[in-house]
Amino acid sequence: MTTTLTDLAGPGPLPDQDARTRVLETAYRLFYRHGLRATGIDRIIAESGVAKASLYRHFPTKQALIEAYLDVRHARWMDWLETRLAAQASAAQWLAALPDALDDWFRAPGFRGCAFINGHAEVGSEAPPMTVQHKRELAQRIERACREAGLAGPGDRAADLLLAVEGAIVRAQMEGADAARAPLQRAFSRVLA
Amino acid sequence: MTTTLTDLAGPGPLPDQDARTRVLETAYRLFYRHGLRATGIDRIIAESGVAKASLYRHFPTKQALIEAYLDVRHARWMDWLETRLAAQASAAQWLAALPDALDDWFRAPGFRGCAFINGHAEVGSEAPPMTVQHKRELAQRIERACREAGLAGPGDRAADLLLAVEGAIVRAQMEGADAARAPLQRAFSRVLA
DNA sequence: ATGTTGACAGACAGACCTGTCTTGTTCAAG
DNA sequence: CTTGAACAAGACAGGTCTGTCTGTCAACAT
Repeated sequence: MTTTLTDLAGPGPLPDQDARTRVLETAYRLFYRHGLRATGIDRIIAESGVAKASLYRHFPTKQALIEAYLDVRHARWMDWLETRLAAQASAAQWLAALPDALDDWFRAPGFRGCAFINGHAEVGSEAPPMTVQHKRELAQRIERACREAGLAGPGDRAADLLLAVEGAIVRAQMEGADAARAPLQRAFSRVLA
Repeated sequence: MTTTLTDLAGPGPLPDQDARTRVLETAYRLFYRHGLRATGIDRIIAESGVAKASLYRHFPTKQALIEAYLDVRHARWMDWLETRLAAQASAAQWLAALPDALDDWFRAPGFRGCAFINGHAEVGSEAPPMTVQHKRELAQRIERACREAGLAGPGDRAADLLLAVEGAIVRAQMEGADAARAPLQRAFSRVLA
C-alpha cells in the first residue's frame, strides 16, 4: 500500500466498502479536519451512511474509534514518508530530502498540522499512547538514517532534527507553508553540516 | 505587574475579587489546563463561585470569554518573558539566555504547552486572531533582539529561532522538559554562532 | 424452510452544552 | 430613604453529546 498526500488529508469520496471501513474512513477525515471533540458520533453516522448500532458493534466507544483512527493515521503517515523518500539512494540524501518532503505535506490540500500534536493538545495527558508513540517512531527512523549516513552522535542529531520538524509543522499550521520552508531547510543544513 | 511562573500555570487559589475577575481567572486556569471545548460554562460558574447571569453580563458569549482569556494569557506570557530575562545586560545575552528561560517554563508545575498552539489545534482555522498574533509578536521581539545584537539577517535569524522555540514547546509538552532542553540549546548555539 | 448474522433506521435515555430568565439579597449613590 | 446596579442561586429552554435498545430487512448457511 502506498499512501498519497490526499490520503493524509482525507479519504476518497464514498466507497461502498463494508460498514467498519466506511466508519473508520469517515472518522479519519472528520477527526483530522475538525478535531476529536468537535466531531460527534452522530455526524460520523450521517456521513458514513451507517447505522449507529453498526458503529458501536465495531468500535465499542468513541475512545476506541479515536484510537483506531490514530493507528491508521500513524501507519499511513509513515508509509507516505517512506514512499515519498524511496527514491533517495543514500541515507544522507534521505535526510537532506526530508525538508522538501515535509514541505509537500504542508502544501497538501486539507493540511491541518500533525494529528498527534493536535490530539495531544486537545485531550491533554489522558491522550491515547499513540500520540507520543508516533513521535518516538519518527525519531527512531531519523536516528537510523543518521546512523546509516555515518554521522557522529546519531541520537542527538536525530533529536535536533525532530525538534526542527515539530517546529516546522506548527509554523506551517499556524502561518502557512511558506513560513516554515526556509527555516526548516536551514535548520537541517546546520544539523547535517 | 510582574508575572511569575505559577501565574502562567494557573492563578492563585480563590481571591475575593469582583465577579469579572473571578470568572476570568477561573477560565484562565481551566481553559489552559483542560482545553477550550472541555471546559464548560457550568464548571467555570461553579469553581468561580459566580452566578451565571454575572458571567454573561461581563462576557456575552463563551467565545468572548475565550478571547479575553487569550488576551490575558498573551500579556502575562510576554510579561513573564521580559521579567525573566530583564537581568541580561545585552541583546546577545538576552538571546543566549532564552533557552534557559524556556526550560524554566517547561518545568513549571502545570505546564501543558503553548495556549495558542493548543487553541489553534483545537478549534482550527476559526481560531481567534490572538492565537497567531501571539506568535507574531514573539517573532518580532526575537527579531528586535537579533537586530540589537548586531546579527546579520535578523529576520531570517528570528524565524530560525522561533522554529526551534515552537519545536521545543511541543517536544516538552509531549515528552517532557528533558527531551527539549539539549536540542533547543544546540539549535540556539548554531543559529547564533 | 429455517435460523443466523450483519446492517439499516431511528426512538430513546441521561447527561451536558450554551444561553435566558426569574427571584431575592446586598450595597452604595443620590 | 429610595432607587438602581451588581450579584447569588437556580430553574428553564433548546440543542447536542454518547451510548442503548427495538424493529425490520436482506443475504446466506444449514
